[in-house]
Amino acid sequence: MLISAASPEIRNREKKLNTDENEATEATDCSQEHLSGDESDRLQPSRKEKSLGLLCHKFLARYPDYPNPALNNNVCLDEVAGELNVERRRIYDIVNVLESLHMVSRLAKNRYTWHGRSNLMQTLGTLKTVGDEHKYAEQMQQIKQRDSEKEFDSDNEEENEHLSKLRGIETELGHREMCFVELPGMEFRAASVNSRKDKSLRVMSQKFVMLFLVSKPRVVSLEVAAKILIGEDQVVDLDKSKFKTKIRRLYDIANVLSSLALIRKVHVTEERGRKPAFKWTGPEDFPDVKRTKRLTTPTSVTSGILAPRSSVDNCAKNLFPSSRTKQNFTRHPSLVKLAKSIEDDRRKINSAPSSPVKKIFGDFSDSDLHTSRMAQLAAICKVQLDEQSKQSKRKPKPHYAKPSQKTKGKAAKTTGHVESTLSSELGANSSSQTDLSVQAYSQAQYSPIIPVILPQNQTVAPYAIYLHSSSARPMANPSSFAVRSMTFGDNAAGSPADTNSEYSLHSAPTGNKDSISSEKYEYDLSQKNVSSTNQRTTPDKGHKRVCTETFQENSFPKISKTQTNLEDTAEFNETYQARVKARRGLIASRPSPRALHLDPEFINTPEGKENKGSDNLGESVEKFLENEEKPSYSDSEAGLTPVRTVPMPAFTIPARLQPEALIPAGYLIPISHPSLFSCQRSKSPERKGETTSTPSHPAYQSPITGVIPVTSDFHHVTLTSTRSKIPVSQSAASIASFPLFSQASPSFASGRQVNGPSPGILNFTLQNLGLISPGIHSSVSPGTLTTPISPITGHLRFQQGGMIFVKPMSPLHVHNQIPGQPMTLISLQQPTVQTTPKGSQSAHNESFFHTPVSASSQLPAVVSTASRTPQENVYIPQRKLEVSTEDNS
DNA sequence: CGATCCCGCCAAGTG
DNA sequence: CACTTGGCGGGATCG
Repeated sequence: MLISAASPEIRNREKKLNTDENEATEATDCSQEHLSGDESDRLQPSRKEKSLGLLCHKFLARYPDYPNPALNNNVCLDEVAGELNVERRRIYDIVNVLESLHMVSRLAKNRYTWHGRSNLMQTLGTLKTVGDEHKYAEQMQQIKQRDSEKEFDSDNEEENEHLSKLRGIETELGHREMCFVELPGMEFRAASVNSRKDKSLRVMSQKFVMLFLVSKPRVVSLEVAAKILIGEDQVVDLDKSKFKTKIRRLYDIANVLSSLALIRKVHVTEERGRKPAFKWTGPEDFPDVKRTKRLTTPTSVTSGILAPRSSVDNCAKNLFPSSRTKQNFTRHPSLVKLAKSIEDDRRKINSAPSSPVKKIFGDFSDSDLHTSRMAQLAAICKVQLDEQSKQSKRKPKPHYAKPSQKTKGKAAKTTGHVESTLSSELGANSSSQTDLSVQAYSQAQYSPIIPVILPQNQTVAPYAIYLHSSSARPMANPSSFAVRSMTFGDNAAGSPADTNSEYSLHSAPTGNKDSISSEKYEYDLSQKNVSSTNQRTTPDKGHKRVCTETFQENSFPKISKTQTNLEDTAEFNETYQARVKARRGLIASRPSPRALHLDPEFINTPEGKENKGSDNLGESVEKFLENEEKPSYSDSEAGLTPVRTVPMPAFTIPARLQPEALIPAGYLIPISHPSLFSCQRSKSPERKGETTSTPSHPAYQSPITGVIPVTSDFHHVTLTSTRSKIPVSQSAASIASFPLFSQASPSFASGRQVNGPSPGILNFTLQNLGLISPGIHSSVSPGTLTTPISPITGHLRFQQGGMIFVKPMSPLHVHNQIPGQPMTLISLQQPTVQTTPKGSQSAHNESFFHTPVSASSQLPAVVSTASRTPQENVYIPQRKLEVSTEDNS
């Protein structure tokens, strides 16, 4: 249905994908849609069929979003190019962008390692931080202003001046140009293999993403982006040609990002006219690096020992090249040697057929470590649950109380989702979280809930290995680190922007409206997008939904928040999946130190925050989830999610965790997960999988069902109503789907509970995806869903493109675990699904809320509502930009 | 016609 | 030197 609605383009794409892609085994499910399309056309490969976006989709379809780290996720460029029938050059375009997001890392010459979205959250968090440091937000503003002001006059020069000024600012700050931002764990490749060259595409891509993360209305016009990017590179020449080229590249990047569902094309209408722009549709709740850092860093740094570094710090390492200051991460000459040696090491490692890392990782991963980790998580969860129950569901808000925790805000947004997730997972019992929690508690080990975690994160750990003793020398200049940390800390604490935003989010519903009015950007109401956005607005009563469409350029954080929520919602699906996966992984395989709480950060955290015990736990959990599994959607979870909720009273955390180590060489090598090793040993027999696996099935069932990814395009579906009215939670569909796995489940149970993903989860995932694996036919067929949602239900939502991609999900565990059954998990990407987050529903959380919200039609209504809001202030928009989705055409 | 952006030349890097 | 990367911009397509 949806497809039909979709533009022909989309249809074609779908067809293409289905036909072309081998992996798309599942395509069958989607086939329904195909009908509309004619395959005959294929002959003439229209330009679109060769588009980078499509190619990227194909590429992505080949790999799971959350690969099992234990497996070898090697990507051979030649193979890929061959299989996809494209020139190598094109693959590079894709890989470079993916690499910038740390979705892949280069191993050696023709080889890359696939990480999928495992590190995505972390990467985004880091990029955000870096973006803040570079004051991209301001730069963007300035450019916009300038443009508006001087449009008429001499543009170029003005712009140049502006840029130069901006740069000056940056310079003052001490950092300027930044190089490729690395993540802990993935650092090596950049330096060694690619020597210094990392240039444009990769860096440009990161910067581009940063712009989104930094801007309030998460909309970035190509023009602005190009200007900023150019500005940084070369001050002066704003050549036309250069600009043009930059734009070309941005399109390339945008196509890839779009395929990742992180971005979506829209149009921003200003006075002058419509400008192409892109709107962020990715996660909003990525972990805030700064915070983490702050907590841990100081101490560690001081100590001089490799202190655990926040991912942020680590990431930052390469950021500021050098233009001048060597401070911070810049490489000092003295360090160069070290760096070299490190690189050499890396090379060796890379070159080696089997990188030690992997092996190590693999070894550990499957074994006990995970278990222990899981146990820890469980404990944490329990604690949280307890607290929650105590405090009762009233509200998560308490979290916010703490200013320091930035995450909260995010969490808050997300929370709804999380909760819903949990509830769903929990199962039918959704009735009360408390109950669940209690149960869990009583069981001591865990309730089924936990199962959801996926293994992926482990990847990170392995990397840690890289630090060789040799490489891991004492930091040459601790001072530099210290400085760095300080900086971050300041930012974290002081950055008004962040704070404000957070606050705004929580506190001020009122503000939203204002912001809206003020917003320069407006979505076209006509556009469905807008509507979708609006709808998504948080269910919370407290906050009214503001019209999302209007974006403000800067000033109003609240707005952003609102949007964020909405957007988040959209992303929700992805996130959701990711979480699920992540959880599964945790439970199953990955022992993350943090989970164990070994991680110093965690430890610290609780102490510092003690006050809020529960909250702390939540945070820790969140962090744990986030950090470990990059995709942290968890944020919200703070207490909400049952999973987390289940707190374990006293979990002792082994002290062993090791913090990440920094390498002086100019590269910080974060050893974020080193603890793993140590932790491994600690296997906590306690919870082993049994718990996990079995009981809960029922619980699992539901989860997502309710959530149906709706394509942004199709917003019209009225989810809103759904969410409130319909208890989606247990939509029939979900149930139906459930059975599929149930079969499998036994095996899981018997096998290592740990590793095996719970069937429920799987179902859940599938459902989310809207696809059921081929092998397993999903009961989930659209028809099944009786709920009003049905339209959506079709849920095969495809992203904008309307394409459905089936991906193999981390097969590892599954395969391994259940030999008898060759199961392949397939995940579909649902880029843009929008769901309504409902933190408010907390009461019901258990039930489910994932309602996808979308409804273009509703928009208008929503908008009006927003406007009405009492609080609203009327702003006179200085500028108005309308953002419209192009899709609608 | 402007927005997109594919194609592939060819230089820089690497082994 | 051959091969891998990937900057870059002409110019074809799309809308």
